[in-house]
Amino acid sequence: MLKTADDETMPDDGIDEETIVDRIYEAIIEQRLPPGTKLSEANLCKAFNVGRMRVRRSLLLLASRGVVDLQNNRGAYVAQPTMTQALAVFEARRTVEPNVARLAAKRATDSDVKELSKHLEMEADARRRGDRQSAIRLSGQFHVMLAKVARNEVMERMVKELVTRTSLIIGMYGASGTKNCHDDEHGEILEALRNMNSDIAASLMEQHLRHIERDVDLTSERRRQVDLIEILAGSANSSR
Amino acid sequence: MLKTADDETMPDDGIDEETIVDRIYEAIIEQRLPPGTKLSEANLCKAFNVGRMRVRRSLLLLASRGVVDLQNNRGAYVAQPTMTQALAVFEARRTVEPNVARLAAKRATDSDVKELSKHLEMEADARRRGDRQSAIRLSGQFHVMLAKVARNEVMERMVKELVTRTSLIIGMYGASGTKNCHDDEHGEILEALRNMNSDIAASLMEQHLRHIERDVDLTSERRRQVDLIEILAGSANSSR
DNA sequence: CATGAGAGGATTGTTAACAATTTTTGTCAA
DNA sequence: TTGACAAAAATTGTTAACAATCCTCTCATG
Repeated sequence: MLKTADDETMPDDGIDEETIVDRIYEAIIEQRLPPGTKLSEANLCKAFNVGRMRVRRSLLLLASRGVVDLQNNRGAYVAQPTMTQALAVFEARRTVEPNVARLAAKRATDSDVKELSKHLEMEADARRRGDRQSAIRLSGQFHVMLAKVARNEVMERMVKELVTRTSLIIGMYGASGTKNCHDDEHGEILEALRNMNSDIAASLMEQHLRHIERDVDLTSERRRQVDLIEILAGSANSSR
Repeated sequence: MLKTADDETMPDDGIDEETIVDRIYEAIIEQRLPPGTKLSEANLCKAFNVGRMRVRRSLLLLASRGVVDLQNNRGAYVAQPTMTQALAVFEARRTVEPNVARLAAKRATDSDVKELSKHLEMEADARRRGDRQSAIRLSGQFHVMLAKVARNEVMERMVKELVTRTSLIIGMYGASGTKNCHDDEHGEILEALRNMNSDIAASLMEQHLRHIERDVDLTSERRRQVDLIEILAGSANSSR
């Protein structure tokens, strides 16, 4: 009988607002919150068992990172990146992350390499199990971990934001499951870190990002304005 | 007698919160708000003639960009970057901005070049006039304008944040006025844009950033905890 | 049958009061 | 004079009520 709430207020109470942001980040990365999803304050309050103020602050933070679209008097929605924004995100990744990989190769300790290696195993395992959500999340997390190994908090936050937005882009444009893999490429990058070969690490990262970008079919504009079309098609003759 | 408030409630009312953020950004860049300055809610409310909520949201946004330090129950302070954070900011700039310059060189239109050119004139003029604050602000703005010319909003926001934080760093560690100049370097970069020479633009930008970095003496830890020392020294025998 | 007006409900934005914490001020004793 | 302690003031954090806006459903009308 330790710490269990007597009657109620148990689900998970008193959550820090940074936790809220991270949870929503994760949900978006795992594509459990597809682009365009409405994030109503009331729902989030119930979900996290938190006052409206915390939710509001969290939404503002998410909006400031371009992950949530905050519309006036209309509420918060998971962002739907335009083609232009998608190109900008990829371009930024190609700018930032190769150098992140280079720095990581220069600064990785043995324990860093070990941790990354363990992470890659988890990643491969999730893929083997067919756990697509974990696979996506872990795959994105690898990039963030590299930034952490690079020992640069500024760039770490950049990468975190960029990875999340990439998930949104894949959710909107990507043929999704086809080849989100490329996990062997993560392995190659890690190998470069092991050998402290920073130039190789950088160029491998650049190739990796180009492959991710290629898998996303930005030219085809299908699947735009998901909400209207899909919702109408889904509930066409279910007028009850 | 134009525009003088009759009684009160006139200064400049009903300000958008994005404006608040930008104004504080500017004040920090111009070093009118030195690192460590307390930003109390009441003061900001009066300054911008705005409700507490707007101020709170603005402070949260500034904190999320690392420009303001939000302490629990103790209020908001202009951030005081540590040496580690300063190194991270410069490293990030060296990562991002050379490529920004490269892309700008590829994408600059004639009107872009014209606008940048006009901007450089203003910059030189401010320096000639000895208007140090404007000079600092315009100098930082040049980097942001390059990102705009590069047509990438993601990187534009990154640069904006990095420029502002650099101002904080210079305010804390820099020998300040010595050689904040380097405006000829801005001119050289613009010249590279004119010639569409993207590689040159990138390498010039990298050199430029290294020069800025060199002017900041991060090794000497002097001038930490500014508030106490300076205030006491300034009002030593003015106890009345 | 389609269309538009309007009432009602739901959701968001804002304000103001209250609670909690910190900082300052004042007092007293060593 | 200095230090500690306590009360008061000021500042921040939170909650709740209110205002404003948007959405939906109904109903009347062409």
